This record gives sequence, structure tokens and C-alpha cells, in this order.
Amino acid sequence: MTSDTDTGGRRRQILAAALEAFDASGYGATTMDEVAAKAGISKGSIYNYFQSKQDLFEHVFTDSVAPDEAQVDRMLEQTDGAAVRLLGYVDYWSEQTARFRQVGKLVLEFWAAAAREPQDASLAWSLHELHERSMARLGGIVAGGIETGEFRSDLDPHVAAALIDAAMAGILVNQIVLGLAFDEPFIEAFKAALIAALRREPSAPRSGAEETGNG
Amino acid sequence: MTSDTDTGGRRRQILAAALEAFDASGYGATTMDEVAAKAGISKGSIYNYFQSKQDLFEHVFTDSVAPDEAQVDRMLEQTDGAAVRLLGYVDYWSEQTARFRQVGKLVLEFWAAAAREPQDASLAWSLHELHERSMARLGGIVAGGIETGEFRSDLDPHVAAALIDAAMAGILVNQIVLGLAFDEPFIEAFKAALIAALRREPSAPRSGAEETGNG
Amino acid sequence: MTSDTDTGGRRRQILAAALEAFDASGYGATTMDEVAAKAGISKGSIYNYFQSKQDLFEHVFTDSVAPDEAQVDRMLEQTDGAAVRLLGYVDYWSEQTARFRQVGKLVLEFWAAAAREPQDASLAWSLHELHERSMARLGGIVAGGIETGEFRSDLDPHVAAALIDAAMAGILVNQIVLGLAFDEPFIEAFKAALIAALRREPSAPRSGAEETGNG
Amino acid sequence: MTSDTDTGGRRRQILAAALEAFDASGYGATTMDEVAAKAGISKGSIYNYFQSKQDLFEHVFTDSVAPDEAQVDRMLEQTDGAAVRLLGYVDYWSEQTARFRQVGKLVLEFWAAAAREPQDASLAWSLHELHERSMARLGGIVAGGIETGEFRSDLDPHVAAALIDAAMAGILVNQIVLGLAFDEPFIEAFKAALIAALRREPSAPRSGAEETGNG
DNA sequence: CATGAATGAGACTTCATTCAT
DNA sequence: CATGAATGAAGTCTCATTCAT
Repeated sequence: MTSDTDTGGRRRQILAAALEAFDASGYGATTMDEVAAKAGISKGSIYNYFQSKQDLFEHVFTDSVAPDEAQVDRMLEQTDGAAVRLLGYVDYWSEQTARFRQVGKLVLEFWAAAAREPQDASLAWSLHELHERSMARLGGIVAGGIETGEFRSDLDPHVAAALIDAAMAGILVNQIVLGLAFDEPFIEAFKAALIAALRREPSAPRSGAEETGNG
Repeated sequence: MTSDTDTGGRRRQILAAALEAFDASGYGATTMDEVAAKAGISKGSIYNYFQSKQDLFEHVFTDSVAPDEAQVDRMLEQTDGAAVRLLGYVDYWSEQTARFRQVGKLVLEFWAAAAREPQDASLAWSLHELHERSMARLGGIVAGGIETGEFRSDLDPHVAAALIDAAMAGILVNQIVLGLAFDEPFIEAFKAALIAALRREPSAPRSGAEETGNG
Repeated sequence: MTSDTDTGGRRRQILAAALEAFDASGYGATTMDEVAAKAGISKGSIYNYFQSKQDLFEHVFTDSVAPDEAQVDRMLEQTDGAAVRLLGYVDYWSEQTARFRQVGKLVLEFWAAAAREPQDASLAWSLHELHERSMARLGGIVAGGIETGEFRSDLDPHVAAALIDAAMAGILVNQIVLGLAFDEPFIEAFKAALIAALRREPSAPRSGAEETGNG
Repeated sequence: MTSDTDTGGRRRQILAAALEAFDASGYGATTMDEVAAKAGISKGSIYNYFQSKQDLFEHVFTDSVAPDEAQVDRMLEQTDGAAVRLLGYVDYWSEQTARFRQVGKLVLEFWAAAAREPQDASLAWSLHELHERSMARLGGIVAGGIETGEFRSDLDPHVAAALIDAAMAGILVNQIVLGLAFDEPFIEAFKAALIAALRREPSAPRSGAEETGNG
């Protein structure tokens, strides 16, 4: 047990050090020496836990950076109403984004690496699956909204989901690459725009529901 | 004349080879030998035209990949109507994206590199300025639409521009990273969603009553 | 113990190989491959002990070639009489010169490199301090001789020390550059000339009239 | 004629540029580009005047830096008295040294290069012959002084010449390597020491004859 | 004779990975 | 399982020299 815990601890220690190093310098410019130094262990030791630098890099994503999807699924299960569920999803994503912001450049490294990999390689596959699940959740929310009449009936749930997902990805990119600050008012405006584009409209007896509220 | 053409030609030759190589393997995994071989010249020759690998990389972006903005400005000058101008802008961007799709991974390389650079470094600055100009165009279009009554009056042009820009960036990312195909129908849906979110709602003679109540 | 010896041994191994290589070919023409081959290790290994070629070069001087000054200080402490001490110093220097003769060209490399360096750089500083200590010893001997009346009272100890030091440096240079053999008879003649130039002239009961004119 | 002059001028132009460059950076660190830039011509052109970098280096010495010996020979022919001739030689050397001081590091480069060359190679041979002529002059002066009774009869002219030459070489080295300033008072002290070591002594009815009389 | 782009050998240095201790 | 010295392949960049114009 102790040894087991120790082993897990050592592994996590390396992952944390690697995350920090890769984020600061990128994959190419990070050396195993750096990781070892940050982790406070010897360089050779890393190879007892990871097969190679590439392997370590991928595990930084799958074991440390990949978003925690359990909570959002719980939230979606317990919530009624397509608009509410959608806005909840955006909030969840926004929280994850805040985490990403701390390891922001790393996300771009993952993307760039995945783009270069064959589509069935480890990292590319992880990102692919992550995206698939995101699409499924968003598509389900939109389809539900159409069914209940909350959302416009002329929407294609898949297309809508892809658009919403893309918008979120783009916000993240602009944050990381350009250092833009997308603060809470911005996120609220984003939500309002989503609702404005999705909701059923002419039948609404009253309009004016989607004020953005920022100056 | 001949020499002038030749010199420019040699430089372009190297840029084309570098673009291809960087796109295929990424910055780190591309060697100067590869670039030289693809360009059909000697390795040392590259250094007669570019100071370093990094310099070459940046010039691939600024000289070869950066979008051609002249045409869109011409279009915007000659067009009336905010919605038409916006859709025209999306088309312009869509065409550029098609170009990017061919050098897709390279764009991620640029982004990752720029994110790692200090914000005033060459590449980061190029991307920053590109974004600023994009924001200016989009913001202008939206502001014009608000003024003429085409678009909702409760929009903040800066926020709207940032959102539109982010959505486009995200579509690009998902294309590149996940290999998704965003075809013409998708782009049309994107346009429709934009218009749906921006246009003044015909049914509401007066808006401006209830805020979204953030928090 | 063993490891300590081994580590020190490996380092010395590299230094010895580098000394030989630099001496044979000069700094510029010596390659790290050569040093590695002579030391019987891999090229990369050298960088576990020295940061760069320049660093290795400087350590060859400070760790391997710089004269051993402990013995001469012991001798000077235990000896009385300015003339005897001076001749002892010449003998000490002559022995060191014999060592230098084996790595003769290397000394010129050090000098040339030091001359090109800023005066506070590592190698230049080493030579500077070495010279300062030499001047202090010689100046002390001469001053002592003047005090006891062995040497002429119109000498400036600093000037005399500088001259003696220069003469020794020049003998070394001519040995190395021109391959001249300065054998024992020559050294004896050098000693005699030194004494002749320094000692109080017996025929003049009182000196102190004709100063050299500098303070 | 014009072309001949032009050619000579172009050659001298290159030599002057090379001298400056080699002096500033040393042989290894000087590039042909630097020389060409300083000379204001193209790099390829240098090879119309010199076979190689090494060839250029050697010609910098033989054509530009080697001391001008004609004047000292004239002086020696026209002067009587061994002491006066010797002091005149020191003055001549001192003037040359002032020239060397301006290209000081270069002298060390020549020495280091010559030491590495086989003794019959171009540069080594030049230095060797230069030294031989210096020895001949000094030896002649000393021998003459012994003959006329000015100098001590127990001197070996060859040994004395070698010592004087070495002292001068050493002064030069310490100037260049250590940046020491050997000013006129120092040179006068050097002269005084030379005379003190050489002149016939007990028979001198009066001492104090060898005032240095600086100024 | 001038030019300067092209060359290509080769230099220094880095670093992922291994393995004996 | 830990260590860290050793490795050696590979990378970027330099530069003396050539040669077509």
C-alpha cells in the first residue's frame, strides 16, 4: 500500500513537472533533464514510469489535463430545459477553460501534435473522442430543445452542435494565442448570442429577453 | 531583370519548400537539410536568405501564409448593407481557410510558437496585428448594421466582433486538429446563425427591458 | 573513494587529452572530436565535465598548466639574502619553463587568447593574477636587497621587478617561437647579468647621487 | 602604370583590412567576409591577390608588419661607441614596439602560428631570419664594446645578445598580454640596467657616469 | 579582373536513451 | 527501483573557396 501510494505519487510528481515544463517551453524545447529537475528525481528514473518523451507528453494530456467530464454529465442529468442545460454546459466549459488557461500553451502543443499524428494515434484519438462526446452532449441538448419547442425547429442539431463547439474552441484559442481576456461579461454575451440564435422566435409574445448587459 | 526575378525566385523557392516541410513535420521535427533538399539547393544557401531556422519559420508565415487582406477591403468598400458585408466577410474568410487547410498544421505551429514567444516578438506581433485588423473590420460592420437598424441595437460591436472572430477561429481549429470537413452547407448554416443572432427582431417594436442578470 | 577517484580521473583524462591536442594544433584547429578520441571517450561526455570548448581550454591552463607556486613561496620563506633568493627564484622559474617547453605552443595560445579577451575575462584574469604575484615576489626580493645593502640603492623595486619578469618572459617566448635552446650555461649567464645589474658597486663608497630619475 | 598602381593599391587595401581584422579577432575568428567588408571589395576578389586565408595572413606580416630595418642599420653605421649604439638600438626597437602596440595581438598570432608551423615554413622562417639579424646586430655591438674596453671583457657576445633580445621580447609580451604600459621612464630604466650589466666596472675611476638623464 | 551567390565539409553542441552500479 | 555518467546520432550554423556572369 505504502509502496503503491509512493509509486502513484512518484508518477504524479513526474506528470506535474512535465506539465509545467511542456507548458513553459513547448514539446521540442523541453528536455528530460528539465522534467527530472522539476520533479526532483533523476533523469533515468522517468523511464521507469514512461516509455519515452512522447509517451510522457501524451500521458500529461490523458492523465492530467483532459477535462473532467463526470460533473457535467451529472449536471445534465439533473437539469431540465434545453436553454438551461445549454447555459450550464457553457459554464462547465468556461470553468475548464480557466484550468486550461493555466496550461494554455500546452493545449496548443497537444493540438499541433495531434494534427501531425495519424488519426488513430494515441493523442489524436484522445482529442477525437473528447470532441465526439462534446458533440453528443451538445447535439442532445439542441435536439431536446427542438423537441420541446424551446429551440427553432429548422435547426440541424449536428450543425448547431458543431457551431457551438467551434465557437468555444475559438474563444479558447484567442485567449491563449493572443492573450485576450474573455471575462465573465463576455461569456454572458456569448450565452445571450447562443440563445438568440437558437430559440424559437416569432411565436414569442415578448421579446427583449436576451440583453447582453455589458456596456 | 533576370537577376531580380531569379533572386526573388530563389527566395520564394526556399519559402515554398519550408512551408511544405514545416507543415508536414512541424517546426521541431523539420531539419534544414529537409528544407534544402525540397528546395533543391544546398543547406548553406538557405542562410544567404534567412538568418536562422526561426527566421525562416516566421517568414513562411508573413511572406507566404498570412491572408491576403487587400481583396476583402476592396469588397467591403464596394458593398452596402451590414448583413451583406458580414456574409461577404465570412466568404472571404472561408476562402482563406481553404488555403489554410492546405497548410493547416502549420497554422497550429504558428499559434503554438507565438503563444510561447513574448508578446512583442515578431511572430506574436504579426498574429496580434492580424487579429486587430480583423476585429476592426468586423466591429465596423456590426456598428454599421446597428446604425442602419439592420442589427439589434443592444449589441456591443466589440463583443460581437470578438465572438464572430472566435467562432471562425474555432471552425478552423476543428478542421485542422480533428480533420473535420466544414463544407458549404455548414458555412451557410454558420451564416444563418450569425444573422439570426444579430438581426433586429421584426416582432419587437421596442427592446431594452430585461437584462440577463449575470452571476 | 573509488568513484571519487574515477571522477577526478576522468576529468584529468580529458584535461590531459585537451592539453595535448591544443598544444599540437592550437585552439582553432583542435576539434572536440580530437580531444574525445585522445581521451578515449565519447564527444558528448566532455560536456559533462566542461561547458564548452572555451571552458575546457581555460581549465587546461588553470588546472594543468599554471605554474605551481607553493614550492617557490616555501623556498623564499626559508632563504636569507636577496641575491640568493633572486637566484633561487630564477631557478624555480627555469624549472617551470622546462614544463612549459613541453606544452610550449600552448602558452602562446593562452597569451593570444587572453590578449583578445576583455581584461576581466577568466583567462586574462588568471594570467593577470599570476603576473601580479610574480611581481610581488620579485619586488619583495629587490626591496629586501636594497634594505640590506646587497643591491644598489638607486633601484626602483617595481621597475626592477618588471624588467626581470620581462626578461624571463622573453626567454620563454624565444624558446617557444624560435625553438632556441636556453641551456644551463645560458641561465647561469642570465643570473650573472642580473646580479651585475643589481648589486651595489664595491668601488663607490657612497652612492645615492645618481638616481634614475623616476619616483 | 595606372593599372599597376591600382593593383598595388588594391593589394595594400586588402592587407590593411586584413591586418586590422586579424588584430581585432585573431586568425581563427576572422572571416574573409570581414576582410572584404573592411577593404571595401568583394570577397571573391581577395583570391585574385592571395591564394588563401593562410597566405593572406602571412603576407600581412611580411608585407605590412615586419619592422623596417633599414633605418637602424643606417644609424648603426653612422654611430660610434658601443653604449651609444646599444642605446640607439633600444630606441629603434622601442619605436617599432610602439607600432606593434597598435597591432599588438597580431604579433602573438604570428608567434603562435609560427610555433605551430614547421621551422622552414614561410612565417616561421620570416621570424627566424628577423631574429638572426637582430642577434647579429646586438652581438656586433657587444663585441665592439668589449674590444674597445667599454664593456666587460668576460662577456660572451652571443649570450649577451640573446639576453638583451629576450628582455625586449618579454617587455613586448607583457605589454600586449597584460596591457602593461611601459612608458619612457621604464625604457630609460631598462637602458640603465643594460649599461650597468655590461660596462666595465672596477677600473672606472668615477661612477655615476651612466646617468640615464631622461627627457 | 570584379562580383557574390552557391557550395558542402565540418564545427560545436544538445539530448533522448541506456545501463552498470 | 534509483541514479547519473556515458553515449552517439543528429541538428543548426559557419565559412573558406569556387565559378559563372
